[in-house]
Amino acid sequence: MEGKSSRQEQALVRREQLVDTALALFSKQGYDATSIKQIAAAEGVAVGLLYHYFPSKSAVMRAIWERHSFLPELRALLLVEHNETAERVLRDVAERFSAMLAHKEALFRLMVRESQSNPEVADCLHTIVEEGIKALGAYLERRVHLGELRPHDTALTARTLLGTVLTTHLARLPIRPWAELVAQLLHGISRHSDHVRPGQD
Amino acid sequence: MEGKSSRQEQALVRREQLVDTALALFSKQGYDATSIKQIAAAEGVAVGLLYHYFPSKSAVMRAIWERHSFLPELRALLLVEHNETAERVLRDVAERFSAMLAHKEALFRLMVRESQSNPEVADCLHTIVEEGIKALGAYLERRVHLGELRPHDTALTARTLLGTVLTTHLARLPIRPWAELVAQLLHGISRHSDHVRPGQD
Amino acid sequence: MEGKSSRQEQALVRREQLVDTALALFSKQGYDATSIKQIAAAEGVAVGLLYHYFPSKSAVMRAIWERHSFLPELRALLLVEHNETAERVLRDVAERFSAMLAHKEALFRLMVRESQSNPEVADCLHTIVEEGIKALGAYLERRVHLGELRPHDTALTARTLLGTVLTTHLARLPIRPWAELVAQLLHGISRHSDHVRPGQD
Amino acid sequence: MEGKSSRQEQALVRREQLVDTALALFSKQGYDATSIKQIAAAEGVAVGLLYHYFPSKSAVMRAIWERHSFLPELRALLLVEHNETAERVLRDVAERFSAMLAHKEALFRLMVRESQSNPEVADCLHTIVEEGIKALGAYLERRVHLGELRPHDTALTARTLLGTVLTTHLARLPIRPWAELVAQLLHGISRHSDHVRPGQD
DNA sequence: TATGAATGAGTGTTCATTCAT
DNA sequence: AATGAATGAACACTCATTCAT
Repeated sequence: MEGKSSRQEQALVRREQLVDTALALFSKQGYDATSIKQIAAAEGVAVGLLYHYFPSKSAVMRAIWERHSFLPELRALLLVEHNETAERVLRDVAERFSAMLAHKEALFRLMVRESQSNPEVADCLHTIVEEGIKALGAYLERRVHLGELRPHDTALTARTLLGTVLTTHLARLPIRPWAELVAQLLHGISRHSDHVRPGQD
Repeated sequence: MEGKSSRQEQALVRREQLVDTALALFSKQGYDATSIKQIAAAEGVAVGLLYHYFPSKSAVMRAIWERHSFLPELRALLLVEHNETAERVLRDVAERFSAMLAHKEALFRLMVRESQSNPEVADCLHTIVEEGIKALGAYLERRVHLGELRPHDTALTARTLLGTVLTTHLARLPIRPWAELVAQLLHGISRHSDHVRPGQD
Repeated sequence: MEGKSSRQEQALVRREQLVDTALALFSKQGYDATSIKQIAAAEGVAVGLLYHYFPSKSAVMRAIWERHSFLPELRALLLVEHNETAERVLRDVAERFSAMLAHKEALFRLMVRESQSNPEVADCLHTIVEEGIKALGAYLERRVHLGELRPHDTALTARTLLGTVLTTHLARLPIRPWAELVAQLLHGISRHSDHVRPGQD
Repeated sequence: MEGKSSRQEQALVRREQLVDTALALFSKQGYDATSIKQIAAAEGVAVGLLYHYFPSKSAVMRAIWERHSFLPELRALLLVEHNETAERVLRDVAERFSAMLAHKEALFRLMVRESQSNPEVADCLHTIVEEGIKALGAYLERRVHLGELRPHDTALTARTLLGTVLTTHLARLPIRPWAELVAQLLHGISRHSDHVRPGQD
């Protein structure tokens, strides 16, 4: 089981350390404002070594996306039990999504930042968002069929839940317990919320 | 008697054109990735002329903020009539906020982008968000006292409305009619939304 | 006697002021490190106006030399009464040369500085020095013929006197009463020195 | 066993060559009028390499001072044998000082030039001059106590000797045998001067 | 694996100079 | 006489990248 020599292991470890160091710097200063020299210095190695592990600066960026992709984590997070109540599922998703954003803050900020100019990153972010909305929307659709929820624009609800959590982290607003958000989404804030809503058929 | 010679006027016009050109480029490529040379070339003037109007590259950025500040527009947008119904006011705010983001997309993207590394911009964005939440929250509070809305976390509702609109624009999702979002927020999506909601007192 | 219109007069005055301002700045910072913009700003006028009075930056430098030439002053200073005693003449020359250096310090420093790289200035300085040595040497030669001084290398004595005063100003050493220097020099070249000096015939 | 790889050695050699090249150019044209590009071209290397060895242009200047300091050489030159006669010591000092100025002409001219605007360099030059005067003055003082010389302003004599040599080099005057200067100075300060000098007590 | 010397195009910025007003 | 908008080459300095060791 020890399959790897310590040389190989060490090399892999170093590569991962370089990726992490680069992520931290890119996230704080931006990709353009971070130099290869800075990354090497932060890691305590010579500039040339970076080019031993990565063919270029943009390859370091790509390695970041590969190593720290949002998608698997997000997918796992959205694999909800369709038999659980909406309240529980929505609260769970909100809290886990929030926790993920907090945990991967550097990556998240880097993505938001670079997606404005890098189309590849923009696509990646777009996919993530759409997939999240689709998965959560599909679950909500099922709860509608089961009669727990009214017929409604489920994609919009998913967008509202995920978007609110995301905006909160992006703007560094205080993180409140997400149960309250879920409650508002489920039951509304109108005093007479039971009657037929106008503008919806 | 109009006080300005055509020479002075022309200079002011050129200054404003430079600011706009810089905004467009900064927004598309980012501040760091945009060179002074590019801005000058896009405007069809020599590099040195930029330094005749602005003492440095960062001063161009500052001129952008001064010329295109979000705040006044946002404040005007939040000066709502407190006697109007919540449905109408929320829909109005959502639509006008959405229109503003569409109209000032370049500036908005630049702010989001640079706020990640420029603390000054981050502060500015933070102020805008908090002010928006506060103003909209105050209105909602009043509707609660008037009995139109249930007692609830009004700041959270404001955050949800504005955050959802913002995320939609940020992620370039299709812009739906915002009335549906307002309806969901007001009345919820639960079939039995009339009874007392658990977890809220 | 009013021969000049006030416009012409004013223009001449402004020209002279510009030359003086330039001299002050060149002397303090050096010719290369001083910009046209700085000179204009120090005078409170627009850059273009400098080019109304002078065709180029180097022309400003030339105007300085023309306006503030050392030579006439130095020549006047060396027009000594050959019948006066050496002690009196040498003391007079030393004190007046020292006073001149103090009075025209800015010009003097500029000359020393620029003579290192500008051959024209170097020539000018060279001429001044040689002329000074020649004139003072001629006077000393006469005092030798009159029997007041021993036969000696009068050019060397002149060089010593002028060089010592010059070095003192250049190095910003304290200015002592120059009589003492003259006394020291004098009694080494006086006929009535104690005995025949070795190494001189 | 010699500790240094040829790579390291070569790097050190290159650094020193760059310093020397910079000294030659600075001395001829002045610090401000010499560009980094010129230095690199004169050495036949790329511009960037200069910044591999020095963090800035001014650091190149500092490296020049460190590598070619006058002080040690001047101090060695002033470590005279107090038992030797004044004639011999003064002649020795004058000749060795003159030789030093000839040998380090580039550095000497650079110092004089830049001391006019760079206070750090001015201080350095001032220290050198004062130290020289003090050391030579102390020696003369001793010869006074031994009765070889009359009581006199020894600092002034030192200033005269060093200043005359210095001025000669600065003004590119012909270098004469310094014995003659010493002879002139000496017989003005010898005890066996013919009579009490007026103006000194 | 790891170094750092070396490159040259690029950056933001300053400059002397011109010229329409 | 006086302004300041406009130019474009030059400046000090940084960068991603290469490669001999």
